[in-house]
Amino acid sequence: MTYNFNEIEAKWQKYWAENQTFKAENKSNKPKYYVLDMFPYPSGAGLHVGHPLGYIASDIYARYKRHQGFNVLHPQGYDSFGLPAEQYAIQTGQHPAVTTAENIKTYRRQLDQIGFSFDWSREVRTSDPNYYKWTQWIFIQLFESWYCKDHEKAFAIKDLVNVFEESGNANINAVCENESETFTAEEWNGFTVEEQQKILLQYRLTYLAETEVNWCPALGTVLANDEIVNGVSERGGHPVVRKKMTQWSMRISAYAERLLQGLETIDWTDSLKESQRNWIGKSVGAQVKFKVVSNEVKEADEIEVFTTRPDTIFGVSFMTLAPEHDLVQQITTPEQKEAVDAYIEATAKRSERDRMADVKTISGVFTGAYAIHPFTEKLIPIWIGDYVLAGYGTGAVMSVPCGDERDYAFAKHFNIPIPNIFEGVDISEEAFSDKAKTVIGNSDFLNGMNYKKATKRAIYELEQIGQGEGKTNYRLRDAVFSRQRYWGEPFPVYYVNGLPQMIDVAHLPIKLPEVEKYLPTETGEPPLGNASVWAWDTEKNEVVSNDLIDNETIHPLELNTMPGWAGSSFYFMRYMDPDNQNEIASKEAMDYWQDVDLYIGGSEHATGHLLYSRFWQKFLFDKGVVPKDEYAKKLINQGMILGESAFVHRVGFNFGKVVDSKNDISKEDVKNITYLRDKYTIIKDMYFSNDVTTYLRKTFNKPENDEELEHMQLRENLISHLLNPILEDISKFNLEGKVMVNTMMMNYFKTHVSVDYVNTKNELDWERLKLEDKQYKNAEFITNKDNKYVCKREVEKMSKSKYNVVNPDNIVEDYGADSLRLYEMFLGPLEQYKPWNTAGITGVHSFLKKLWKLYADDNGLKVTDATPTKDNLKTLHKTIKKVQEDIENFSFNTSVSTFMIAANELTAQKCTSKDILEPLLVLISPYAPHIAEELWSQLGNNASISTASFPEFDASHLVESSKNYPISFNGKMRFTMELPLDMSKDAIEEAVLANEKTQEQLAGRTPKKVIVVPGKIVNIVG
RNA sequence: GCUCAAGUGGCGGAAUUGGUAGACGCGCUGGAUUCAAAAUCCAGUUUCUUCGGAAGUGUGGGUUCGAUUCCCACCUUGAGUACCA
Repeated sequence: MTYNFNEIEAKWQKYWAENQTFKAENKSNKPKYYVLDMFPYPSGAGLHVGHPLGYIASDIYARYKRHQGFNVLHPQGYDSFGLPAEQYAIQTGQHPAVTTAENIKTYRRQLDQIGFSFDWSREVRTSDPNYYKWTQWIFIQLFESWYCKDHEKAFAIKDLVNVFEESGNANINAVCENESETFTAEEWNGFTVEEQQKILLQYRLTYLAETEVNWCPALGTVLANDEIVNGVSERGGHPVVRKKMTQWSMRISAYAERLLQGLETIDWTDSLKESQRNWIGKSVGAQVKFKVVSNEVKEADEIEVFTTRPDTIFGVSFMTLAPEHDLVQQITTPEQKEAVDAYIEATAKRSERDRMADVKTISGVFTGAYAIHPFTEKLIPIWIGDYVLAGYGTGAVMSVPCGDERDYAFAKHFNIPIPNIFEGVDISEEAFSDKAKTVIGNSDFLNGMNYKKATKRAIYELEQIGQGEGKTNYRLRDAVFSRQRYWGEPFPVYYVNGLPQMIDVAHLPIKLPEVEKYLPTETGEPPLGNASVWAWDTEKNEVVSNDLIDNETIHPLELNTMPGWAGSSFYFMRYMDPDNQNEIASKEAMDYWQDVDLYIGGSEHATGHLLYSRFWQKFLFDKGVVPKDEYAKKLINQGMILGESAFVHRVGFNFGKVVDSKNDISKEDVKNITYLRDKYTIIKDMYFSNDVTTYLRKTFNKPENDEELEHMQLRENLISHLLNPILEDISKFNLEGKVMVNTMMMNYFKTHVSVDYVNTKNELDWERLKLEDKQYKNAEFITNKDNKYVCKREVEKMSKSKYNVVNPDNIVEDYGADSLRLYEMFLGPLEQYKPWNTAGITGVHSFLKKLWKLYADDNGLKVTDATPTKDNLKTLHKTIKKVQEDIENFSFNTSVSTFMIAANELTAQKCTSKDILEPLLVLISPYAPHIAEELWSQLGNNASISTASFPEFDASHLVESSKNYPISFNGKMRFTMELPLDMSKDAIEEAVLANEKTQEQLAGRTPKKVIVVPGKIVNIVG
């Protein structure tokens, strides 16, 4: 009986599928546990060995929890809408649905062969209409909701309408586009329906807003900012125009505070929480109004600023507005108009990128206008400067140069006074921004106060005079939700007189229409503009041909689609009840499963998916749809597995003209020299083994031994091999004596070569490479003295373009899924980035073979009913303890070591006892389920090992009677001594001091102190 | 610049509350087995060493009987972020 892993693995994968071993029930008396992997996007390239890392970890945990008696939900599905499939469709004309289905098939095959315990009966795909029906449904719910700041909760828009009808909006404290706009009930009731709808859009949690995009008519597409250089397209140099487009946005900003607070309640990694906190960007301060004086404006005009340092208000010596600020045109004086306009034009020309990249250049211009300080009533000059961002706060700042670095630099640059309002601080060289050490001075009623006190008082005083109030700002912006793409969820929206209307949820899903082309239309409409059947019939309630649009009963449908994060923002809830036709999931299912207990995935989603999905969850919680307002209790980021790229080396020479040449150098010669230079700067078809390049790189002026002599001899041979064709060319062009070749300073080049041709000893199979890759058809490979071509290796991200992708299919075929699973875990801590090195897999593979041999040999099963020895039991229980701790700490790498130690010990003990070997299988089964199932059934068990319960740890087997004490001198261990554990402190000290080795170590000195920690250590000081 | 994470043999890494640094595996060296190779098994493998020992966890300090572990400063690498008032 040998360990035939291919056969065993196929057998058990079939068994699990046929018996639905891992199907989770929505009704159970067992406690629930929900283990979730981040949604994969099924790319055309399939899986590489880095992808399954997190899946293996979550699978181990899921299997462990089953052994612990939990009802485990461990689903999998596909985030199947997305850009790559669409790009592929544009190139090949193949429908994205077709290529996506193919890719999913590959993914599924690859996942299946690794032996995951997924409940595939719950699979979802975001591109499936039965799924995106609910994406559209949530969108409609958001549209029909507004956010009440008093209750910190979303409510139905119809409740808001009721309030408007009865008492206007005076008593409404809502998150709203235009908070200052007020109306009475009479006014509201007098508005036309259209006017009312426009107002309501300002309150809805998803809304339409005009956004500027870069449109390139020649390319027929929208371009991102980084695809435009100097106003023309990066590719082809076509003109780009700015175009306003109406886009859907999500009012995620309403949830900023709750998204921030919620982080305190969930066990996610600190770094991930930190990025979300930064992204939300809460700052607490005050909004302050400054009255403006200028010949051109009425006294009533005022500028609002946001500041986090109202305590420094007496230090204001100027104000700065963003160049785009609305008031700039109004307040600029005629004398300054020219300068201001020129500056605005100059900054407008600079792309967003330039402006961000160039932080150091200080620029700005005076508007000629002044503001009045709210307390001192002094005049404050108003400047504009592009260091102030239009989009943050109010787009204006009160500049306090003594307390803010940027204000300081600006003031210095333009010679604006820098009044000091800090006590005992020198600000002649730099601004002072240390809040903790702040003592305010020179500031009237704030004098002598610290930051906290002064801030409170300043806000109070501002409120008294009606020129300011405490205010909190968030950096988090509303999320644009429209994409000009084909392969995404269509919006359940049609337009009447340009105003969006929701399709009734009863008619969902609105299915993605067929189009001829996946590109935007010639008029710049999104790809759905190509659809001929894409209009909504409000009477028949169905999608009809565009020809029928009459804007009476038949209206055009929305042409944008939803972004990638739409479908992935609630999939974890849908898994609870994926076939439900009436709800996202039934109440019973949600009440049972509640939320995700463990979520594993990459950290690249920190501020995208993981923030948006929290937002949707909170919204759905407000609406009473889901039972929890955070959907994942614990989240672990798996680290990336890096690839070991392989490189081949080429060399080249530098040419020089001979300076003191007696020969004249003709124009023709120059041309020929240039030709030679191009040809030999990098010699194209000659590749050098990495160790051979050292002979070229290193020279010995005076070789001192045989080795160095040999080195120089080899070098000479190589150089002449390289030089021969060059010398031939030189004589062919009659350039002798006119040109010289530098053989000491050569050029070295390295190129990625596919790791498929490189073995674990870094040797390149160049013969096969020449045959299979036409790039190398005529290449010459210079090998080392063992006739091997050695490649250089470097650790990089695994990617197709670096030719370093390792496919799990080959690994599974050669070593089996259990070896792959164990090895991925064995590589190192789950969260850490680590390089993949296929060579090391032999270690875990031979462990599995060794494990097998504990149970069976050539004569069959060798497990007996022998009574376990003390040592057997000690090994088993030590292993139980360690593995259980490891799994609970997600330290899977150390469990693999523990299994190896256990197998080594039991082999040495010649253990055959079933009482030991049977529970050992349960311990290993989460990690290597196939071999565990096989041996489990060989031992006579009929049910799957996944139904077995985890072995109980019994500490009594680990009790020892003596301890091998380390004896340290001044903290350094010098020798060990075996002593009984029940020996008293004094007796230990006595025994140790009596030992002759102690006397040797002391060399006559008297110990100053002896530290005895019973059961741990003895340390002698002296 | 700021924030976060991490620095231990040739390599991946271990040391869970401060208590024998280098577990386990790869690689390497030697040996057994074999016609040979693969596979398997055994022994060794941090560095230096006068073979007694000594030094040693990025660097420099500190706390402690004792520090990879705690504190301070710095260096390096990786990730995220970017004029956020």
